[in-house]
Amino acid sequence: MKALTQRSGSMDVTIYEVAKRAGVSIATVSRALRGTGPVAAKTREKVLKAVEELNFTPSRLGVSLAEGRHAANGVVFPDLAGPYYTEVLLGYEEVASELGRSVVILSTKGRTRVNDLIKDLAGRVDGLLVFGHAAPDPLIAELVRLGVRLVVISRDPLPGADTLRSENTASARALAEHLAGHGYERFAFLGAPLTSGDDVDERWRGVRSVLGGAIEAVATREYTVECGFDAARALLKDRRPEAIVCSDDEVALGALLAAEELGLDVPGDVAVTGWDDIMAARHARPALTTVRQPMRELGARAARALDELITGVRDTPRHLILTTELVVRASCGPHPQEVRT
Amino acid sequence: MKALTQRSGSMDVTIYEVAKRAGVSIATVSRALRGTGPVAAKTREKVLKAVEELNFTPSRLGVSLAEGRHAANGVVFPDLAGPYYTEVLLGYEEVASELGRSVVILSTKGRTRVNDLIKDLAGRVDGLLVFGHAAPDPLIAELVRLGVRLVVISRDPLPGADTLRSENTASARALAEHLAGHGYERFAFLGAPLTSGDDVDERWRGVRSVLGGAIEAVATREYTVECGFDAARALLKDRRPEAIVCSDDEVALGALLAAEELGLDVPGDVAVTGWDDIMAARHARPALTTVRQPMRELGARAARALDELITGVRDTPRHLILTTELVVRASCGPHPQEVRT
DNA sequence: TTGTAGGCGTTATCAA
DNA sequence: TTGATAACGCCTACAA
Repeated sequence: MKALTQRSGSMDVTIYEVAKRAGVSIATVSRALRGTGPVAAKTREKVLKAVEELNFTPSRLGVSLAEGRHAANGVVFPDLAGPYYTEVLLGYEEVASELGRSVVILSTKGRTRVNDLIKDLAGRVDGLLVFGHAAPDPLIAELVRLGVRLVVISRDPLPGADTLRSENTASARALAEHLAGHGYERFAFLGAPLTSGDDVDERWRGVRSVLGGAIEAVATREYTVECGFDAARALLKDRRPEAIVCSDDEVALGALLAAEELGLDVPGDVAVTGWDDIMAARHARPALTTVRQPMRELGARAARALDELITGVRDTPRHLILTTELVVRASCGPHPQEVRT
Repeated sequence: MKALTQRSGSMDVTIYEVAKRAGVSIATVSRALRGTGPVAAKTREKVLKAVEELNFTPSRLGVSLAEGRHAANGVVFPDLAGPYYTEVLLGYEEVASELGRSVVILSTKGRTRVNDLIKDLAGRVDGLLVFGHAAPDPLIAELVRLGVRLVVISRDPLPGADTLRSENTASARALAEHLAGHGYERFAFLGAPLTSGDDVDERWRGVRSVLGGAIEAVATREYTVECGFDAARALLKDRRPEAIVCSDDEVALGALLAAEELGLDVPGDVAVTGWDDIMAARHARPALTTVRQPMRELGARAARALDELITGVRDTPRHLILTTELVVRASCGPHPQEVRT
């Protein structure tokens, strides 16, 4: 039974009314509208006229049910806060829309029954883009088992799904070597990995592989400005490293604030670096040395990969890694031979 | 006909298979699952067991078609870039999810056939949240006429839809008076309104009502860092106002960059203010004086308002205005008697 | 307490 | 070139 208080959007007129008005059958209306079969020119005219007069739009629900597809994708992320997820989502939405798919979003942070939410989402789309942290591994495995088309972003490859990430290890080494070139000898990695196998974990491993025992891991509760601030303040009060390598730009911004509060000069008293190259990184003072990752492209690629999986153009999972770029700015110290952005 | 290459997510098993396995009718399965009618304890057990074994999840499409509702809302924004839309969206999604509604997003910037995209979206949701700039007025009117539940954000009231915005005029006056208190006499408003009746327009009017002829309007192509930078550079080269009031924080960040490039000190040579209080505003140097608007709450309220419209709890449009807060930081000049954030 | 059957709005097959 | 009609997957009034 249809609840009249909850009509589905603008749709009230059905294909039957159009058919009646045009004096044809619903099959003919459907054909005329989709161009999916022969329709006499004259008949088509009548149909289009009726459609126009009644302001008919085929019900998405009806179409989807009949076609067996939603023409929609889902995106699952931990939190939309912060520029990283936004940028990726933006790149994703643009391509998805171009491919004729709507984008349904779901944020999991602070939610109870995350698994149910994600499964529900899976039921209303043709495929899912999941950010590494947003869904627990067992759930991912279950989704794979259920045959959900899946692209997972920012984590190490897993069976049955596409994965997609930016390069981390090599960039982390490059960053570490750059800092070592400044002559620093006592480092801290602020925002120690909270999960193994994710982006931050790779960054940490890369940095450590170069700096070895000279760098210590300092955890933050989350990768946010606030948490970065708290942890950095405690760290700087207790033992001041010469350089703080942060898990990402937001944590680094927190570190800058902490240094300021303690009256420390960056990079004079302590160098700070970030990761991602978000907008605020360029505007911070000192501007943040960071590693730029192609966030929008990450999203765009994810959309295309998911499309391939859904349309069946490809059925073997693929694991892609996009390249990044070291962006040297003021926060890591004077370094005349490098180009500044 | 169902296209097997495009199964809808994880759903393959139907209520019929569950019914057969449990040895009952589909009606009983439905009742047992939704608790919508009497079911013997023993029967329920059998059903739940079958559901478990088959890993059954009711098809969203089937449910929606039968219920006559999508259990989803749409959000239309010009562009997800920049923190403003993100924050609002975040607040919106949280509440929508709490209310059991999915969120389908649509970005219109740079898209052709925007009207078609929006209408299509309207067809797959129970109601729409639209940001002021994202949809042309005639389309809004048409949606209202079609009976689409609508909440429009950041624009002046219009008939047939809820509108929701932050307070602009009074805050703009307060900001203008604050700046006048600094003793400045030659002002520019960077990011002149591109549309009438939107947030920026209100800000401009508010500021001008205090400063009168002392402030000139300077247009930017868009409200972005890049455009703010370009316009500010031209402005500062040509005739240097004592204070630049910007349409929003991003434009203001661009102005800061322009001043830096020209070797001008902010606020020594020129004062700069923004609007919104995005994250980067606090981290910029000098930190931006701005007007904070409750972006997340804006989204949260929009979600509740739309829910009321959809469920029919309320059917007369309502127009809400949320309060804002002047945030004085360093970029407007030394001002000892104010509290800094 | 349970089952039958009609309806939700399309698409597409098949016969005319 | 067109029209009946069977899916698609679920919900629920009504009868049993």
